[in-house]
Amino acid sequence: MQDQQAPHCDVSAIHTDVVDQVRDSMPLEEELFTLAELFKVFGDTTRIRILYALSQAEMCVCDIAFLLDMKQSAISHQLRVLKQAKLVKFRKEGRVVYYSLDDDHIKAIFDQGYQHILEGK
Amino acid sequence: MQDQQAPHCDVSAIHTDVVDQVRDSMPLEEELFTLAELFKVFGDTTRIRILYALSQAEMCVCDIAFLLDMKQSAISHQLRVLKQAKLVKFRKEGRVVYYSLDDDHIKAIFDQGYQHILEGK
DNA sequence: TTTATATATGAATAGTTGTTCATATGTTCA
DNA sequence: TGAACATATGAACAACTATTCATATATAAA
Repeated sequence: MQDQQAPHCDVSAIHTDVVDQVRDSMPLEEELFTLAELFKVFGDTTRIRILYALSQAEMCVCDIAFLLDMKQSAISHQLRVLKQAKLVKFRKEGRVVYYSLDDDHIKAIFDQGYQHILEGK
Repeated sequence: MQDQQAPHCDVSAIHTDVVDQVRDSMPLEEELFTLAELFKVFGDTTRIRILYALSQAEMCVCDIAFLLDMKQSAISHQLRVLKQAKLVKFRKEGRVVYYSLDDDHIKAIFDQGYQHILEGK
């Protein structure tokens, strides 16, 4: 496919030892992909606001839409993303659906990032 | 702009008390925006792999490109994003630029997410 | 100074994503 | 049963993003 020892940057590394060492410690490709997907879900203003809200109280779709001053359908679409990522769970009571965080770890991830923000970085 | 007490979901909340309580505890809009921006940077496979690599060793652009089997320009572009987010710092040695994580907290954020992944969620 | 090379960057492009609108689904109440 | 309503969802669209290619910049070596 390509040369192994060509002198150009695009083809071979400068510090082979460092590259080899890091390569050996790399998590599985699939794990890093999943991890990126997880952070991607946190990486949207609407979803992070929903996650914070649900960390404070169980809420129905309608309440979330009102709180964030957004359309109900927009909230529903984002709740679906959060549901697929297993970040939220829900229970139905009549026609009202109540959402909450799936587990405590989700708040921990939020807090870890929030702490970083507060440090003024 | 709109009614305050209309019976429709899109216009008013169902549980006013819960909404009010959550609203009072909400972080500043700007903080949540910045937090989402932070997670967004973590939310890309290329960037998360770069961040992990740099958590293991200081590396130059060329080495990172080789390690991840990607074009040098793609790595440079992503390093710029990481630089702007203040997640990485760099030092120049001749024409070689060595990148490393800006502080330990960045690895902590990575780990918090990684732990969540490993728990099979 | 010329050549080689490590990195940075602008433009172009393809792929992705978030919101809205319209509407469907399912539940409650009259 | 029919009307009201909470939620879900598909299609459309605008905005954003990651990569590539071409090229610029800067440093080092010849």
